[in-house]
Order: sequence, then structure tokens, then C-alpha cells
Amino acid sequence: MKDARKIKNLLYEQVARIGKVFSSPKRLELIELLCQGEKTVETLARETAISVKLTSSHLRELRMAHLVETERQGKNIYYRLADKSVADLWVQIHTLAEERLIELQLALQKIATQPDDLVANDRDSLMKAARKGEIVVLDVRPAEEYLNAHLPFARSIPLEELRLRLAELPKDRSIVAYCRGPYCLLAADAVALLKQEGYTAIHLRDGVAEWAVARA
Amino acid sequence: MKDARKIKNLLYEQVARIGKVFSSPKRLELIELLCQGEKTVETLARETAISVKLTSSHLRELRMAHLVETERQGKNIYYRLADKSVADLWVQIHTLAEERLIELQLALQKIATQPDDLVANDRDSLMKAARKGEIVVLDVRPAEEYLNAHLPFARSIPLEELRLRLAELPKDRSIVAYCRGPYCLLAADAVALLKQEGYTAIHLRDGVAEWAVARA
DNA sequence: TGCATATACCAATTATTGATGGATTGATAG
DNA sequence: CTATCAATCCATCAATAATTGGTATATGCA
Repeated sequence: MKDARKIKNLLYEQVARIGKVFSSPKRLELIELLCQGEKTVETLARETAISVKLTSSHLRELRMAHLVETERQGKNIYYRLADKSVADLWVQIHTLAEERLIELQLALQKIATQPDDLVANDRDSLMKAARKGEIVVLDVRPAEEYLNAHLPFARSIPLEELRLRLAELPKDRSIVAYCRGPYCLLAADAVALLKQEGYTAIHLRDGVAEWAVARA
Repeated sequence: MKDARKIKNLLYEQVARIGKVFSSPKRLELIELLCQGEKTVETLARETAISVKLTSSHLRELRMAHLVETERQGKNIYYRLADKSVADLWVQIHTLAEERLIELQLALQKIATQPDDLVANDRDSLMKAARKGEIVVLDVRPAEEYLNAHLPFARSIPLEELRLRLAELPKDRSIVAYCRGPYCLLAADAVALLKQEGYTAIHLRDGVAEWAVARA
């Protein structure tokens, strides 16, 4: 039955194609960005600080594993995740990594806003408060990403514009800021700025992908 | 802010450590086996037909990613998954692979028992029938794996013993056979044998890990 | 104590992947 | 129909991973 082994190996090899995609830090960063919505190669390259050529070749691997789709719009080529389940897998993997790798936990603590961030079990009470208007949920990602998808009741002020638009935010209620997920620094920066300006600000680690998985 | 990039890369690198584990077919096979319960290096090597040394070195990588734990019992060292969520991730990854990779779908069809296997949405009705005793759910994995965990209402007859113990099975009810999951050939073989002997037999692709994820 | 067994560790070899520079394709604007 | 911009393809080199053989360590047993 050597035939059986050959067929089995074939199956595992196929699955490993998917695993391989998630085995490179650069590709993970690209996937996280693609979880925020479709983007051009150039945009992805700029936001990850990876050269366009290298970005392109990593995207090629995502494409060959059928995890992303492309669409040409004029001069640009837009990449998007082929399915929501790709985002789900990214969330699952980084969540497992956070559970199992002490090094990652330590590194995350460093970027945590001083006291402590909002964590998983607060999600229900957070939504309740947001619904009642007791807190402001603030999306500090670029506007297009907010338009593509955002947390319920969230308001959009991109980090870049935050300093100029501070007046839009109330000082008598807590501001809960979020961005692309736990590895994105936008929300942490926003919280730092808000606190400095006398606001009550809290960092929510979830991005829309994490939120969606938690809701499921 | 070059510092920010450095810290971000560190985070993605950590997550990539987990991804890397799932990027090798051999390691995937080992993980699938470990989903069935704890096993010694030798057992894992034998059941995967991988040399002991190579098995040991792959297991070392699993250990360094904190995805497995070891325990010495006399001469042997037993490996087990460090957490249920590792099994969940394996299920998620191979499920995504099956959704996205046509090559994998085709390869799976080849090992499918002729008409078609039981699929996802049958799970509820399957359990109902099993509860009422209208069908027999048959676990054809080695006995230890059954003892470690098995589907509700399942009965154990390891494939090796099946031919000798046919008399224990009824001919007037359907036998639903399952094994370690969709890449394991035990259940397919069992179904072939049962059909040949005049039984009504159906192949259930789920293993305990897949079942557990579907229940969640 | 010494030997056998199970497994880990180390070194060397080959295969695969990641990264970079140069040339190429496809589309738009003039 | 040429220039330009976005993105890919290709060739190359460096880095990393997989595999194998040899050796070391720990346990149990005589």
C-alpha cells in the first residue's frame, strides 16, 4: 500500500500550502492590512514599508494559494481577501500565538497603553455602553477602511486628522479607540494623544476581524 | 519612528513561528495524530512512516513553538498537544485549504467512497439517528484513541480487528464509520470492507477534532 | 555496574525561500 | 505612438529549512 502514503502526502502538502502563507512575517502583515479592505500593491507596500517588488512577490504567493483575488482598475491592481474565512484564520492564528508564546505576550505589553487595555470579556458591556451613548467608540484607521467595515456605533477620525478634530470629541465620556487589531499602533498613538489632551481614553485591541470572530 | 517598525516586525515574527509549524506536510501529519491523543515519538514515527530521527526533530519544532508538551513515562517520552486550540487551528487550516484549493478537493474525491460521503449539514440528523439507535456510529481507530475521546454514541472496532468482529454489527441498520479525519484512510477502508460483506456503510469524514469545532 | 532502548543533540548536505536589481507588460494620458 | 506609471516576471545571491548519519543522554533491567 505505498500508494496510500503517496495520496496522503499529497493531501498534507496541499494543506501545507496554506500554512506556508502564514509562515512569513511580511505576508502576515499584508494579510492583516487586507483584512481592512481591498488595496493596491502600492498602498500595501507603503503601509508595510516593504519594497513594491517584494510586496508584489509576496502577494503572488497569496494569490497562488487562492487566498486573495485581484482586480484591475485602470492602472492599479486591487488585492482583496478571497473569502472572509481567510481573515478568520489570521485571527485564529494570532490568537493562538498570543496564548502560547510568552515572548509575544511580553512584546504586546510593551505597546499596551499604561494601565491595561480592554480585553475579551468586556465586549458585551462595551457594546451596551456604546449603544446607550455612554462611551464613544472611535475608529482611527484611514477613512476608506472605516467605510469598508467598522465596529457598531463607531465614529471615524483617522489618526492623522485627530489633532485637528479633537473638538468633535466629548470630554465627559470615555473614548474607546481601536484600529486594525492588536499589532497596529494607530489606536495606541491615538490614546496617548487623547490622554495628553485631557480626555479619558481607552485602547481596544480588537480590529474588525477580531470583533467578527468573537461575535461568531 | 523606526522604532515602531522594529516592534511591529517583532510581533509578526512571533506569529509567524506558529504559521511555520503548519507549513510542513510532515508536521501537519504529526499534529493530526496528536489530535487523537498523546503518543510516543516511536508511535508517531511508525504511524506516519517517518524516520524516528526526523520525527524527533519535527516534534522539537512543535515544542519550541509551545504547541506541544512532553512527559516522560519510563523509557518513553509522550507528546501531547499543549492546548485544545491547537487542534482547533489544525481543523481551521485544513478546512480553509479544502475550501480554497481545487487540487485538494479533487484529491479528496479520489479517496471518497463511491456515492458520496456524509457532509457537514448532516451532523444534527446523524446525532439524532445515533441517539435513537437507528444507525451505528463506528470508530475504527486504534482502541487507545477511542478511549481518549470519541464521538457521542460511537462504538469502537479498530480497523485491524474489523474482519474478525463483523458479527458484532447489525445488517439491518446503516453503519457510519469515522476515523481521524478527512485525510485518514482507515474509515474509507472500513467502509469498503463492510460493503463487500453486505453491510450498509457510510463514510463520515469528521474526526473528533472536526466534530468538536463544528459543535462549538 | 553494564547493556539495551528511547530519544535528543550536533554536524554536514541538499533543497527551498527571501530579497534585490534589471528587464518587461498593460494601461492611461498627452 | 510615445512617455509614464503600476505591477509583474526573471535571474541571482544569501539565508533558512529538511533530511540524514553519527554521537550523547537518560532510563530501566540484568
